[in-house]
Amino acid sequence: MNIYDISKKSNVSIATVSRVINGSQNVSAATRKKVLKVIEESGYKPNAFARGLGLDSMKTIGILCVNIEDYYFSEAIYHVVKSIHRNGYDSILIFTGDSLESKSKNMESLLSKRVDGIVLLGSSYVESDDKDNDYIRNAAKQVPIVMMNGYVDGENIFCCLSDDYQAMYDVTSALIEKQQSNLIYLYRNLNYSARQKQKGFEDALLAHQQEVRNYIQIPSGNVYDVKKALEELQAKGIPVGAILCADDEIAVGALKYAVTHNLKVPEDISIIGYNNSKLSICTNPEITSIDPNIIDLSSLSVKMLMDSINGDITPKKSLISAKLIKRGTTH
Amino acid sequence: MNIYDISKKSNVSIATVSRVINGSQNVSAATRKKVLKVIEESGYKPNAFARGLGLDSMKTIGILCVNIEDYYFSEAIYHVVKSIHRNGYDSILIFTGDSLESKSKNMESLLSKRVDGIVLLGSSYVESDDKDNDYIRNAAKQVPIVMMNGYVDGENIFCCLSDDYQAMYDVTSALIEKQQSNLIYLYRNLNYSARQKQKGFEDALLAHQQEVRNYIQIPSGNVYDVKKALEELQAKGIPVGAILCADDEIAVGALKYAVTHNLKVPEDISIIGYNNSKLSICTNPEITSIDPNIIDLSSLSVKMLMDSINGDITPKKSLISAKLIKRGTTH
DNA sequence: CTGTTAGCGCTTTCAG
DNA sequence: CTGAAAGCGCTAACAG
Repeated sequence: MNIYDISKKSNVSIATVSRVINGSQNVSAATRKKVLKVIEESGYKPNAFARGLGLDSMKTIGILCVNIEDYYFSEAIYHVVKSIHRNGYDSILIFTGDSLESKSKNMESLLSKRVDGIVLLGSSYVESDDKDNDYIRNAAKQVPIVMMNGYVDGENIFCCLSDDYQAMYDVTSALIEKQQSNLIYLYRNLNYSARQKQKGFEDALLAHQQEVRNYIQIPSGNVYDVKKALEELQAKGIPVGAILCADDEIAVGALKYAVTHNLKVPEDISIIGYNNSKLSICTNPEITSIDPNIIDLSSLSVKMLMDSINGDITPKKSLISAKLIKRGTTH
Repeated sequence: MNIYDISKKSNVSIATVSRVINGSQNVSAATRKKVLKVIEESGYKPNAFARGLGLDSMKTIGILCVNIEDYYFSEAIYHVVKSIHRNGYDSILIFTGDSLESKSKNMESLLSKRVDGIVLLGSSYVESDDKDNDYIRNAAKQVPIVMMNGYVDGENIFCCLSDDYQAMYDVTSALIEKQQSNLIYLYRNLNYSARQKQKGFEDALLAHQQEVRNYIQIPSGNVYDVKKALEELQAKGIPVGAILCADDEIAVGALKYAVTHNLKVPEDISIIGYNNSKLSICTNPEITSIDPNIIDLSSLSVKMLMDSINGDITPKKSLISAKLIKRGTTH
């Protein structure tokens, strides 16, 4: 069942059928009605591939995401996909893992599927050696790319970021100004976002003449590994007054450590998570967390991509500010 | 840059280029090498639309998911998408929301994009009035459909389910046999899965001559709403000895209730979650939860779809058994 | 307002 | 082993 069948059954040319399908104004009401009736009765659906071939677009956006280690990504995917759909596009989702080779290969794959744009979801798409980001710059020669929570400079690359640096700077400063000392920063990996957070933390310490030290990486991000890492710190006799975490799961681990060792929270020790995910309200006390405003971030990212696709002017970089949600693990 | 360009540059016909691209055996080693070299040098990528038009397939699977209210869905999406990718297909992901109209419309949309198969992710794709499932049966006339954690009878529909009934029956029975009484079941909505759980719960009570009552629905599934619901129960003087929950978030709410009211867990009250998500290890004590084995469920679902696409024999229905993960909220 | 026709880029017979 | 040519179903420019 194709456009020729419809054209025969309704005694008009395929061009007219095509016009009806695409809602063109240049069709008389009578003809339109007649054709529509035939289409309806025969249950005809246009072939998307043929249309795609002609228009060189199937109205599809590719989304690359490393994984969903952190629930943050799940939520981001949800909002991004919904937002794309609202714009009349579909989403092809691919999980690439963290290897550069896989990222690059899957980018190619999206390109060969002729997507109309690409979303790089999460900070892990910024390689620390900027040369390694060339695969992004090359891809951007074909379609616009928006990096959600990452920044790479290049033509046709648009970046939408949560202002992690500022959020972390502010929170750290506030803590210090409340006479909190012995702050430490816990992170999972040093992707772009985590580096921004660390820098905010560090700069705040420097600005308040505090010693800068004690970043601890917990690669798994696992609750028990976090606990273990803190116990090792304790064993070394290193005092800990406040723990700032790169995500909520780490914060949960920190709290588990505190509770296990009968430390009073927040009296003996303060804990601050990041992402304001559901995890932060599961614990007792509930965890103070920084909300990166993921819905806005997602919507804006997609908006930037759409603007670029539609040829509207689009900023190279947008920042969304994060805000602190105070709960039981801080004063 | 298309197949004609390559054909010219390498002095062969487009047919030969096509053969090289598709790894056909009917090409001499020398010709293959020559063509491959040109392709390499020119960075040529076949046009997926044109190929799709000819083959009537772009090797794409559509995934419909209601939302990610429960993190369970996030994980399912992750594993399903990865598994599809491993099979050489791409995934188009759409969030439909819970309305029948939207589900049906988006199903149409997938069909018109000529996907090779469809995954219906989650129990919410089973409408309680079976006539409402006709849109699934109709779609299945075009492409195979696999329902992950749902069951609808129909040609070309394959169902892959977690054995929620049995898991709940077993857990409830074990509880009763340990002299636990006053069991209640908390759920978010009565989708297929939640109904199976409820039935397992109910049958176990009946089998042990216990009174069947106290199902409570908390539509939001929200931690605080769960707590409130339990407080209302308490106010009514209804005793609660054990709480079985349809998901972990509800269990977290139940635990929050217990902790707030200084009930000893598990001495005064037992709590069992469902899904064995990260949420279950955030709390103190950590939550005993039923693990639906989501990785296996995802892989098997995709395998069934692939088998069906490839014309291999495929069972109409497969069950994956769940297992109890004991933690601190039960004896 | 409507019809004719030339692509879009690839796969796949069919000949040779 | 290789090439010529006929589609696949649709859009859009052009002619009327």
